[in-house]
Amino acid sequence: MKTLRVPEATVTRLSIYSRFLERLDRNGVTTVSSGEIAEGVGVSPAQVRKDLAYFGEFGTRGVGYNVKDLMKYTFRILGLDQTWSLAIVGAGNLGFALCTYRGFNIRSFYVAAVFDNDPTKIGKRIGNLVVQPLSKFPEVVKNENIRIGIIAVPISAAQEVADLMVKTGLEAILNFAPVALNVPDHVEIRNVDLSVKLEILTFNLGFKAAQNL
Amino acid sequence: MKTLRVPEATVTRLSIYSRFLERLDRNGVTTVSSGEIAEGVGVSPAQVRKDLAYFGEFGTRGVGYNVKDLMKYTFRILGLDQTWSLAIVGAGNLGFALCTYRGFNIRSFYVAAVFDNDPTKIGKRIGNLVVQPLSKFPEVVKNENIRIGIIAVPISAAQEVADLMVKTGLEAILNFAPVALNVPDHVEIRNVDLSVKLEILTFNLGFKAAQNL
DNA sequence: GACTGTGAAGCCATTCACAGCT
DNA sequence: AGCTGTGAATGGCTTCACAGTC
Repeated sequence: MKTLRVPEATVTRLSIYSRFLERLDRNGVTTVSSGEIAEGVGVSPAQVRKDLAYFGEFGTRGVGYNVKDLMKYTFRILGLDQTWSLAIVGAGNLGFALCTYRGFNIRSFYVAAVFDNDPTKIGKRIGNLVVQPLSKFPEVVKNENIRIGIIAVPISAAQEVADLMVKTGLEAILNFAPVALNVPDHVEIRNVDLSVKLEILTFNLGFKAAQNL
Repeated sequence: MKTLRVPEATVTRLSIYSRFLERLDRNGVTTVSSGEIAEGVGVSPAQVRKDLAYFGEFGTRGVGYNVKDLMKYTFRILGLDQTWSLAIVGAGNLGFALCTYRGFNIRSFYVAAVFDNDPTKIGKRIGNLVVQPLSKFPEVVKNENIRIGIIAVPISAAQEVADLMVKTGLEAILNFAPVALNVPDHVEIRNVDLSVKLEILTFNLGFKAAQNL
């Protein structure tokens, strides 16, 4: 088992495979081939095998993969065999949606706290959470053992929130504000930009039209 | 000007550049170099120049780029010099957040209608929209000139909604359900998976820990 | 016969480095 | 002197193709 650099694209697909495997498992499927996984998630069979090969040999030649086992392996690889407490900063519509997003809640993630600085939002209930003032952030992070923060504030406040997260000792940040944030190298950060993909679509619609001239 | 195949990564970055340029422009900056753009969005200067080179020569040697002009070019390239009407299907928390998401509304996108099949949601107001039954979908799409659909329903309903969108003649789909959807080649589709990036973070946190053994 | 695991080949994107302008 | 535009070099991801195994 070689544990060299794993391409981020591989990790992305692994996350997708794991969700597909969950579905197969729920449907009672016990064995699956790389071709079936490929078909189910829209990549090539060789890609599936290469991706898995970064982490070990999970299949049986001539047979395929055991769904339950492979699912467990992918979960362990992705760190989903434990529960991660999340802190969301920003209790606007996006923050609200994220708090109640089932995709986070069922798959090993647990929103432990929501914060905002807006007095009209502090104290508001979201599910079984109460929006807390940012001043409580360090305390809650410590008590709830939070290692990952989610930024769901407007651009203008994003860097400030990131700084607070770094200072408080968070190890990873998921940023929904459409700006590049500055954080030290030891903090993992990824951006989710809700309009980039939309603009890829409009680019392609325009491009297609141009090619039909 | 060569208009060969443009890598999707280039389009993604173009979208990010364009937002950065908007910000510079609002701050009154008139000229910018590839190095400054690179710094601002977190890529290399050569990357910025290469990306722009796919579409033409926009800069002045020895000087840099005119912010306003480059902003306009990137907008036109991305198809943002027109307004795109969007139809959102799914009026849960995510659909709600998307309806009111400013990132969509200000940058050339306009949510023209929201749909749901749940009788408890139909008729509900979201901003100045009213949730409509799916049966109205074809009619509204036609009347409002909608070309892009957004899927914000649970996995179980996603393919069905995609089929409806295809049948109704939509040209592009942004899918927030974490499944691979089947659509014909002439329909552009992209997925936004809110938990993939989170799982990249947990993967990396686990990986780092493993490397410190 | 079927399917995995993997070196090799192919391909695509990024980086380099410098010529060309201003 | 400074910065763009770009061919060439590099690096890395994906696909191919087949040996290995059940």
